[in-house]
Amino acid sequence: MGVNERKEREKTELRELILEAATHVFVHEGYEKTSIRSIAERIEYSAGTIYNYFKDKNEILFAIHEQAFEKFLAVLSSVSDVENPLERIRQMGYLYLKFVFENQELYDLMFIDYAPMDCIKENAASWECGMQNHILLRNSVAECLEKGLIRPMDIDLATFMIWSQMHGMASLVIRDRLSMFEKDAIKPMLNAVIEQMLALYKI
Amino acid sequence: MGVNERKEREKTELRELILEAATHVFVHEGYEKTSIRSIAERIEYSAGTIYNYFKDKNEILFAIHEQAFEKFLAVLSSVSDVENPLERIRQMGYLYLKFVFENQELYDLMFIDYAPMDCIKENAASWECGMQNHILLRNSVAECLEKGLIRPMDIDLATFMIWSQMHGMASLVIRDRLSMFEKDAIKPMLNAVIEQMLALYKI
DNA sequence: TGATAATATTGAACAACGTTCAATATATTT
DNA sequence: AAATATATTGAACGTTGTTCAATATTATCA
Repeated sequence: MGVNERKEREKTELRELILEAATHVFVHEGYEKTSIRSIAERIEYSAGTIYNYFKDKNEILFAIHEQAFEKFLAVLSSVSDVENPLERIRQMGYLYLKFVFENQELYDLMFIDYAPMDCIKENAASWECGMQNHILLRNSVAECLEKGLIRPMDIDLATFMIWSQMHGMASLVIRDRLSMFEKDAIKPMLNAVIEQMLALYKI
Repeated sequence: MGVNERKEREKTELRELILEAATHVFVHEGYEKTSIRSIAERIEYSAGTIYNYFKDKNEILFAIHEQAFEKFLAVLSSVSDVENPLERIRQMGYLYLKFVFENQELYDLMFIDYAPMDCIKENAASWECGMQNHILLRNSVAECLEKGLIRPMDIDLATFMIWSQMHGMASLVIRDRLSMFEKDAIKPMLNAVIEQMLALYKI
Protein backbone atom coordinates (compact mmCIF):
# COMPACT_ATOMS: atom_id res chain seq x y z
CA MET A 1 0.00 0.00 0.00
CA GLY A 2 1.50 3.25 -1.17
CA VAL A 3 -0.26 5.27 1.47
CA ASN A 4 2.90 6.15 3.30
CA GLU A 5 4.48 7.25 0.08
CA ARG A 6 1.53 9.46 -0.69
CA LYS A 7 1.59 10.96 2.79
CA GLU A 8 5.25 11.69 2.48
CA ARG A 9 4.66 13.24 -0.91
CA GLU A 10 1.90 15.40 0.52
CA LYS A 11 4.16 16.47 3.31
CA THR A 12 6.93 17.61 1.01
CA GLU A 13 4.35 19.22 -1.25
CA LEU A 14 3.01 21.36 1.55
CA ARG A 15 6.56 22.12 2.63
CA GLU A 16 7.28 23.24 -0.89
CA LEU A 17 4.11 25.31 -0.91
CA ILE A 18 5.16 27.06 2.29
CA LEU A 19 8.57 27.70 0.83
CA GLU A 20 7.07 29.14 -2.31
CA ALA A 21 4.79 31.46 -0.38
CA ALA A 22 7.60 32.44 1.99
CA THR A 23 9.93 33.24 -0.88
CA HIS A 24 7.30 35.44 -2.42
CA VAL A 25 6.69 37.40 0.76
CA PHE A 26 10.37 37.57 1.75
CA VAL A 27 11.30 38.84 -1.68
CA HIS A 28 8.58 41.46 -1.65
CA GLU A 29 8.63 42.55 1.98
CA GLY A 30 12.07 41.55 3.20
CA TYR A 31 12.81 39.01 5.88
CA GLU A 32 12.30 41.11 8.98
CA LYS A 33 9.01 42.58 7.86
CA THR A 34 7.56 39.26 6.85
CA SER A 35 5.29 37.65 9.43
CA ILE A 36 4.67 33.95 9.72
CA ARG A 37 0.99 34.74 9.73
CA SER A 38 1.23 36.44 6.33
CA ILE A 39 2.92 33.37 4.88
CA ALA A 40 0.26 31.14 6.39
CA GLU A 41 -2.53 33.35 5.12
CA ARG A 42 -1.11 33.17 1.61
CA ILE A 43 -1.50 29.41 1.47
CA GLU A 44 -4.71 29.43 3.51
CA TYR A 45 -3.38 27.56 6.50
CA SER A 46 -3.10 28.62 10.09
CA ALA A 47 0.17 30.00 11.38
CA GLY A 48 0.69 27.00 13.66
CA THR A 49 0.86 24.64 10.69
CA ILE A 50 4.04 26.29 9.48
CA TYR A 51 5.72 25.02 12.61
CA ASN A 52 4.98 21.42 11.67
CA TYR A 53 7.23 21.89 8.66
CA PHE A 54 9.85 24.33 9.89
CA LYS A 55 11.40 24.76 13.31
CA ASP A 56 11.24 28.52 13.18
CA LYS A 57 11.32 31.50 10.87
CA ASN A 58 15.05 31.26 10.45
CA GLU A 59 14.81 27.71 9.16
CA ILE A 60 12.45 28.89 6.41
CA LEU A 61 14.97 31.54 5.46
CA PHE A 62 17.68 28.92 5.45
CA ALA A 63 15.76 26.68 3.08
CA ILE A 64 15.20 29.57 0.69
CA HIS A 65 18.85 30.42 1.08
CA GLU A 66 19.74 26.96 -0.12
CA GLN A 67 17.49 27.18 -3.16
CA ALA A 68 18.86 30.61 -4.01
CA PHE A 69 22.43 29.38 -3.97
CA GLU A 70 21.56 26.49 -6.23
CA LYS A 71 19.90 28.92 -8.62
CA PHE A 72 22.89 31.25 -8.52
CA LEU A 73 25.27 28.40 -9.25
CA ALA A 74 23.09 27.26 -12.13
CA VAL A 75 23.22 30.75 -13.61
CA LEU A 76 26.95 31.28 -13.24
CA SER A 77 28.07 27.82 -14.23
CA SER A 78 26.36 28.27 -17.57
CA VAL A 79 29.62 29.91 -18.70
CA SER A 80 31.54 26.66 -18.40
CA ASP A 81 31.52 26.17 -22.15
CA VAL A 82 33.15 29.51 -22.92
CA GLU A 83 36.58 28.65 -24.25
CA ASN A 84 38.55 31.80 -23.49
CA PRO A 85 39.01 32.02 -19.71
CA LEU A 86 39.13 35.80 -19.71
CA GLU A 87 35.94 35.96 -21.72
CA ARG A 88 34.51 33.43 -19.29
CA ILE A 89 35.24 35.75 -16.37
CA ARG A 90 33.64 38.62 -18.26
CA GLN A 91 30.51 36.56 -18.84
CA MET A 92 30.43 35.58 -15.17
CA GLY A 93 30.57 39.24 -14.29
CA TYR A 94 27.63 40.12 -16.46
CA LEU A 95 25.65 37.11 -15.24
CA TYR A 96 26.45 38.09 -11.68
CA LEU A 97 25.01 41.55 -12.17
CA LYS A 98 22.04 40.16 -14.05
CA PHE A 99 21.26 37.84 -11.18
CA VAL A 100 21.60 40.68 -8.70
CA PHE A 101 19.19 42.93 -10.56
CA GLU A 102 16.69 40.20 -11.22
CA ASN A 103 16.85 38.70 -7.73
CA GLN A 104 17.66 41.59 -5.44
CA GLU A 105 15.96 40.25 -2.34
CA LEU A 106 17.28 36.75 -2.96
CA TYR A 107 20.81 38.06 -3.24
CA ASP A 108 20.14 39.96 -0.08
CA LEU A 109 19.17 36.80 1.75
CA MET A 110 22.21 35.01 0.33
CA PHE A 111 24.97 37.46 1.11
CA ILE A 112 23.78 40.37 3.15
CA ASP A 113 21.26 39.24 5.73
CA TYR A 114 22.57 38.02 9.02
CA ALA A 115 20.11 35.40 10.03
CA PRO A 116 20.85 32.10 8.38
CA MET A 117 24.60 31.96 8.80
CA ASP A 118 24.17 30.17 12.11
CA CYS A 119 23.17 26.97 10.40
CA ILE A 120 25.28 27.22 7.28
CA LYS A 121 28.56 26.12 8.72
CA GLU A 122 27.32 22.67 9.70
CA ASN A 123 24.88 22.16 6.86
CA ALA A 124 25.62 21.89 3.21
CA ALA A 125 23.95 22.84 -0.04
CA SER A 126 24.39 26.59 -0.09
CA TRP A 127 27.91 26.35 1.21
CA GLU A 128 28.70 23.78 -1.44
CA CYS A 129 27.20 25.91 -4.19
CA GLY A 130 29.02 28.99 -2.99
CA MET A 131 32.25 27.06 -3.04
CA GLN A 132 31.60 25.73 -6.51
CA ASN A 133 31.05 29.24 -7.75
CA HIS A 134 34.26 30.25 -6.10
CA ILE A 135 36.13 27.37 -7.69
CA LEU A 136 34.65 28.15 -11.09
CA LEU A 137 36.03 31.66 -10.86
CA ARG A 138 39.34 30.54 -9.39
CA ASN A 139 39.90 28.01 -12.17
CA SER A 140 39.22 30.65 -14.78
CA VAL A 141 41.68 32.99 -13.13
CA ALA A 142 44.26 30.20 -12.98
CA GLU A 143 43.76 29.48 -16.65
CA CYS A 144 44.19 33.15 -17.50
CA LEU A 145 47.45 33.18 -15.59
CA GLU A 146 48.71 29.99 -17.23
CA LYS A 147 47.95 31.30 -20.67
CA GLY A 148 49.50 34.64 -19.88
CA LEU A 149 46.27 36.50 -20.49
CA ILE A 150 46.47 38.54 -17.32
CA ARG A 151 49.29 40.02 -15.34
CA PRO A 152 51.00 37.66 -12.91
CA MET A 153 49.52 37.75 -9.45
CA ASP A 154 48.37 35.47 -6.68
CA ILE A 155 45.47 33.32 -7.85
CA ASP A 156 43.52 33.45 -4.62
CA LEU A 157 44.07 37.14 -4.23
CA ALA A 158 42.84 37.85 -7.74
CA THR A 159 39.84 35.59 -7.26
CA PHE A 160 38.93 37.33 -4.05
CA MET A 161 39.44 40.76 -5.60
CA ILE A 162 37.05 40.02 -8.42
CA TRP A 163 34.46 38.54 -6.12
CA SER A 164 34.58 41.36 -3.60
CA GLN A 165 34.48 43.91 -6.40
CA MET A 166 31.31 42.34 -7.75
CA HIS A 167 29.80 41.91 -4.33
CA GLY A 168 30.62 45.50 -3.40
CA MET A 169 28.71 46.81 -6.38
CA ALA A 170 25.84 44.42 -5.70
CA SER A 171 25.60 45.53 -2.08
CA LEU A 172 25.57 49.20 -2.96
CA VAL A 173 22.85 48.65 -5.51
CA ILE A 174 20.71 46.52 -3.28
CA ARG A 175 20.99 48.74 -0.23
CA ASP A 176 20.29 51.77 -2.37
CA ARG A 177 23.56 53.58 -1.68
CA LEU A 178 24.05 54.87 -5.21
CA SER A 179 21.43 57.59 -5.19
CA MET A 180 24.07 60.20 -5.99
CA PHE A 181 24.14 58.75 -9.49
CA GLU A 182 21.36 59.04 -12.02
CA LYS A 183 19.24 55.95 -12.02
CA ASP A 184 19.82 55.24 -15.68
CA ALA A 185 23.56 55.67 -15.31
CA ILE A 186 24.05 52.93 -12.75
CA LYS A 187 23.78 49.81 -14.86
CA PRO A 188 26.12 51.14 -17.56
CA MET A 189 28.57 52.13 -14.85
CA LEU A 190 28.55 48.65 -13.34
CA ASN A 191 29.16 47.16 -16.75
CA ALA A 192 31.96 49.63 -17.31
CA VAL A 193 33.56 48.48 -14.07
CA ILE A 194 33.69 44.93 -15.38
CA GLU A 195 35.36 46.09 -18.57
CA GLN A 196 37.76 48.40 -16.78
CA MET A 197 38.62 45.71 -14.27
CA LEU A 198 39.43 43.23 -17.02
CA ALA A 199 41.41 45.87 -18.87
CA LEU A 200 43.51 46.43 -15.76
CA TYR A 201 44.11 42.73 -15.33
CA LYS A 202 44.91 42.13 -18.97
CA ILE A 203 48.56 41.89 -19.84
CA MET B 1 16.93 84.61 33.53
CA GLY B 2 18.82 81.84 31.80
CA VAL B 3 16.26 79.24 32.72
CA ASN B 4 15.21 78.57 29.16
CA GLU B 5 18.81 78.11 28.17
CA ARG B 6 19.30 75.62 30.96
CA LYS B 7 16.15 73.74 29.98
CA GLU B 8 17.25 73.57 26.42
CA ARG B 9 20.66 72.37 27.55
CA GLU B 10 19.04 69.69 29.70
CA LYS B 11 16.92 68.62 26.77
CA THR B 12 19.84 68.18 24.47
CA GLU B 13 21.78 66.49 27.25
CA LEU B 14 19.11 63.85 27.70
CA ARG B 15 18.85 63.49 23.96
CA GLU B 16 22.55 62.91 23.87
CA LEU B 17 22.27 60.42 26.71
CA ILE B 18 19.63 58.47 24.82
CA LEU B 19 21.80 58.51 21.73
CA GLU B 20 24.76 57.24 23.68
CA ALA B 21 22.79 54.40 25.21
CA ALA B 22 21.17 53.57 21.89
CA THR B 23 24.52 53.47 20.13
CA HIS B 24 25.84 51.11 22.75
CA VAL B 25 22.92 48.70 22.43
CA PHE B 26 22.70 48.94 18.64
CA VAL B 27 26.39 48.25 18.31
CA HIS B 28 26.24 45.29 20.65
CA GLU B 29 22.90 43.79 19.68
CA GLY B 30 22.22 45.14 16.21
CA TYR B 31 19.39 47.41 15.21
CA GLU B 32 16.60 44.90 14.82
CA LYS B 33 17.25 43.11 18.06
CA THR B 34 17.45 46.29 20.09
CA SER B 35 14.26 47.22 21.94
CA ILE B 36 13.32 50.75 22.89
CA ARG B 37 12.74 49.45 26.39
CA SER B 38 16.31 48.21 26.66
CA ILE B 39 17.60 51.65 25.70
CA ALA B 40 15.30 53.30 28.23
CA GLU B 41 16.32 50.87 30.93
CA ARG B 42 19.97 51.65 30.31
CA ILE B 43 19.47 55.32 31.16
CA GLU B 44 16.88 54.60 33.85
CA TYR B 45 13.95 56.24 32.15
CA SER B 46 10.68 54.81 30.97
CA ALA B 47 10.26 53.80 27.37
CA GLY B 48 7.73 56.54 26.76
CA THR B 49 10.29 59.23 27.48
CA ILE B 50 12.32 58.24 24.46
CA TYR B 51 9.43 59.35 22.30
CA ASN B 52 9.68 62.89 23.63
CA TYR B 53 13.09 63.11 22.04
CA PHE B 54 12.78 60.94 18.95
CA LYS B 55 9.83 60.36 16.69
CA ASP B 56 10.47 56.65 16.45
CA LYS B 57 13.15 53.98 16.51
CA ASN B 58 14.24 54.80 13.01
CA GLU B 59 14.94 58.41 13.94
CA ILE B 60 17.32 57.23 16.65
CA LEU B 61 19.12 55.11 14.11
CA PHE B 62 19.25 58.06 11.79
CA ALA B 63 20.85 60.28 14.42
CA ILE B 64 23.51 57.65 15.11
CA HIS B 65 23.94 57.30 11.39
CA GLU B 66 24.76 60.99 11.20
CA GLN B 67 27.32 60.78 13.98
CA ALA B 68 28.91 57.74 12.41
CA PHE B 69 29.36 59.45 9.08
CA GLU B 70 30.96 62.44 10.76
CA LYS B 71 33.35 60.10 12.53
CA PHE B 72 34.14 58.26 9.33
CA LEU B 73 34.84 61.48 7.51
CA ALA B 74 37.08 62.65 10.35
CA VAL B 75 39.08 59.43 10.09
CA LEU B 76 39.47 59.41 6.32
CA SER B 77 40.11 63.11 5.87
CA SER B 78 43.15 62.83 8.13
CA VAL B 79 45.06 61.84 4.99
CA SER B 80 44.65 65.29 3.47
CA ASP B 81 48.20 66.23 4.32
CA VAL B 82 49.74 63.28 2.48
CA GLU B 83 51.51 64.83 -0.50
CA ASN B 84 51.63 61.93 -2.95
CA PRO B 85 48.06 61.30 -4.16
CA LEU B 86 48.67 57.61 -4.79
CA GLU B 87 50.04 57.22 -1.30
CA ARG B 88 47.02 59.17 -0.08
CA ILE B 89 44.69 56.64 -1.66
CA ARG B 90 46.68 53.83 -0.09
CA GLN B 91 46.37 55.45 3.35
CA MET B 92 42.64 55.93 2.81
CA GLY B 93 42.35 52.26 2.03
CA TYR B 94 44.05 51.23 5.23
CA LEU B 95 42.05 53.73 7.29
CA TYR B 96 38.89 52.46 5.66
CA LEU B 97 39.62 48.90 6.73
CA LYS B 98 40.70 50.06 10.18
CA PHE B 99 37.40 51.87 10.64
CA VAL B 100 35.48 48.83 9.45
CA PHE B 101 37.18 46.49 11.89
CA GLU B 102 36.96 48.88 14.81
CA ASN B 103 33.36 49.94 14.13
CA GLN B 104 31.73 46.95 12.51
CA GLU B 105 28.20 47.63 13.71
CA LEU B 106 28.52 51.33 12.98
CA TYR B 107 29.65 50.60 9.46
CA ASP B 108 26.73 48.25 9.23
CA LEU B 109 24.31 50.98 10.17
CA MET B 110 25.98 53.36 7.75
CA PHE B 111 26.09 51.28 4.60
CA ILE B 112 24.34 48.00 4.99
CA ASP B 113 21.22 48.43 7.08
CA TYR B 114 18.07 49.40 5.26
CA ALA B 115 16.20 51.47 7.75
CA PRO B 116 17.42 55.03 7.79
CA MET B 117 17.73 55.68 4.07
CA ASP B 118 14.16 56.98 4.04
CA CYS B 119 15.14 60.20 5.76
CA ILE B 120 18.61 60.62 4.29
CA LYS B 121 17.66 62.02 0.93
CA GLU B 122 15.98 65.11 2.33
CA ASN B 123 18.20 65.57 5.35
CA ALA B 124 21.83 66.41 5.43
CA ALA B 125 24.83 65.64 7.61
CA SER B 126 25.54 62.02 6.76
CA TRP B 127 24.87 62.62 3.09
CA GLU B 128 27.20 65.60 3.17
CA CYS B 129 29.93 63.61 4.92
CA GLY B 130 29.55 60.73 2.52
CA MET B 131 29.88 63.09 -0.37
CA GLN B 132 32.95 64.75 1.15
CA ASN B 133 34.57 61.36 1.49
CA HIS B 134 33.71 60.64 -2.09
CA ILE B 135 35.15 63.95 -3.24
CA LEU B 136 38.30 63.38 -1.22
CA LEU B 137 38.86 60.11 -3.04
CA ARG B 138 37.86 61.53 -6.40
CA ASN B 139 40.28 64.43 -6.07
CA SER B 140 43.10 62.06 -5.22
CA VAL B 141 42.29 59.92 -8.24
CA ALA B 142 42.20 63.03 -10.39
CA GLU B 143 45.56 64.13 -9.09
CA CYS B 144 47.02 60.69 -9.81
CA LEU B 145 45.76 60.92 -13.35
CA GLU B 146 47.11 64.44 -13.85
CA LYS B 147 50.50 63.47 -12.57
CA GLY B 148 50.51 60.35 -14.68
CA LEU B 149 50.80 58.08 -11.64
CA ILE B 150 48.07 55.72 -12.75
CA ARG B 151 46.87 54.45 -16.07
CA PRO B 152 44.48 56.75 -17.91
CA MET B 153 40.86 56.02 -17.20
CA ASP B 154 37.60 57.70 -16.33
CA ILE B 155 37.89 59.53 -13.00
CA ASP B 156 34.44 58.70 -11.76
CA LEU B 157 34.69 55.12 -12.84
CA ALA B 158 38.01 54.68 -11.04
CA THR B 159 36.64 56.37 -7.93
CA PHE B 160 33.62 54.12 -7.90
CA MET B 161 35.75 51.04 -8.52
CA ILE B 162 37.93 51.75 -5.53
CA TRP B 163 35.01 52.53 -3.29
CA SER B 164 33.00 49.46 -4.27
CA GLN B 165 36.08 47.29 -3.93
CA MET B 166 36.58 48.51 -0.36
CA HIS B 167 32.92 48.28 0.46
CA GLY B 168 32.72 44.79 -0.97
CA MET B 169 35.44 43.59 1.34
CA ALA B 170 33.91 45.41 4.27
CA SER B 171 30.50 43.85 3.64
CA LEU B 172 31.89 40.36 3.39
CA VAL B 173 33.80 40.80 6.63
CA ILE B 174 30.91 42.29 8.53
CA ARG B 175 28.34 39.79 7.35
CA ASP B 176 30.74 36.97 8.07
CA ARG B 177 30.93 35.60 4.55
CA LEU B 178 34.66 34.84 4.61
CA SER B 179 34.59 31.79 6.83
CA MET B 180 36.22 29.72 4.09
CA PHE B 181 39.43 31.58 4.93
CA GLU B 182 41.46 31.18 8.08
CA LYS B 183 40.56 33.90 10.52
CA ASP B 184 44.13 35.16 10.79
CA ALA B 185 44.53 35.24 7.03
CA ILE B 186 41.70 37.66 6.38
CA LYS B 187 43.24 40.95 7.45
CA PRO B 188 46.49 40.34 5.55
CA MET B 189 44.46 39.39 2.51
CA LEU B 190 42.46 42.61 2.63
CA ASN B 191 45.66 44.59 2.92
CA ALA B 192 47.09 42.66 0.01
CA VAL B 193 44.06 43.62 -2.05
CA ILE B 194 44.82 47.28 -1.48
CA GLU B 195 48.41 46.80 -2.61
CA GLN B 196 47.45 44.67 -5.60
CA MET B 197 44.76 47.13 -6.60
CA LEU B 198 47.19 50.03 -6.52
CA ALA B 199 49.75 47.98 -8.40
CA LEU B 200 47.22 47.36 -11.14
CA TYR B 201 46.33 51.02 -11.37
CA LYS B 202 49.93 52.18 -11.32
CA ILE B 203 51.45 53.11 -14.65
C1' DT C 1 5.27 82.12 49.83
C1' DG C 2 1.34 79.78 47.54
C1' DA C 3 -1.65 79.12 43.49
C1' DT C 4 -1.47 78.62 38.57
C1' DA C 5 0.34 77.34 34.36
C1' DA C 6 3.68 74.72 31.54
C1' DT C 7 6.37 70.83 30.83
C1' DA C 8 8.42 66.06 31.56
C1' DT C 9 7.73 61.55 32.81
C1' DT C 10 5.29 57.62 33.51
C1' DG C 11 2.89 53.29 33.04
C1' DA C 12 -1.03 51.16 31.26
C1' DA C 13 -2.90 49.90 26.90
C1' DC C 14 -2.89 48.54 21.76
C1' DA C 15 -2.02 45.85 17.87
C1' DA C 16 1.19 42.80 15.80
C1' DC C 17 5.00 39.68 16.24
C1' DG C 18 7.25 34.61 16.78
C1' DT C 19 6.23 30.63 19.02
C1' DT C 20 3.87 26.90 21.81
C1' DC C 21 0.41 23.62 22.86
C1' DA C 22 -3.95 21.53 24.30
C1' DA C 23 -7.98 20.71 21.69
C1' DT C 24 -10.06 19.42 17.50
C1' DA C 25 -10.58 17.55 12.97
C1' DT C 26 -9.03 14.26 9.58
C1' DA C 27 -7.25 10.02 7.89
C1' DT C 28 -5.65 5.21 8.63
C1' DT C 29 -5.69 0.74 10.62
C1' DT C 30 -7.89 -2.90 13.11
C1' DA D 1 -17.57 0.95 13.63
C1' DA D 2 -14.06 1.72 16.97
C1' DA D 3 -9.54 2.77 17.96
C1' DT D 4 -5.38 4.79 16.70
C1' DA D 5 -2.34 7.97 14.51
C1' DT D 6 -1.61 12.29 12.29
C1' DA D 7 -2.56 17.18 10.76
C1' DT D 8 -4.50 21.39 11.74
C1' DT D 9 -6.24 24.82 14.44
C1' DG D 10 -6.87 28.80 17.37
C1' DA D 11 -6.21 30.57 21.77
C1' DA D 12 -2.55 32.00 24.65
C1' DC D 13 2.21 33.79 26.13
C1' DG D 14 5.74 37.00 26.24
C1' DT D 15 7.84 40.76 23.68
C1' DT D 16 7.87 44.35 20.34
C1' DG D 17 7.11 49.66 18.74
C1' DT D 18 4.17 53.18 19.82
C1' DT D 19 0.40 56.13 21.91
C1' DC D 20 -1.75 58.74 25.42
C1' DA D 21 -4.30 60.04 29.62
C1' DA D 22 -2.72 60.53 34.21
C1' DT D 23 0.79 62.05 37.19
C1' DA D 24 4.93 64.29 38.87
C1' DT D 25 8.04 68.02 38.30
C1' DT D 26 9.34 72.62 37.37
C1' DA D 27 8.58 77.62 36.19
C1' DT D 28 5.79 81.72 36.51
C1' DC D 29 3.12 85.24 38.68
C1' DA D 30 0.11 87.32 42.50
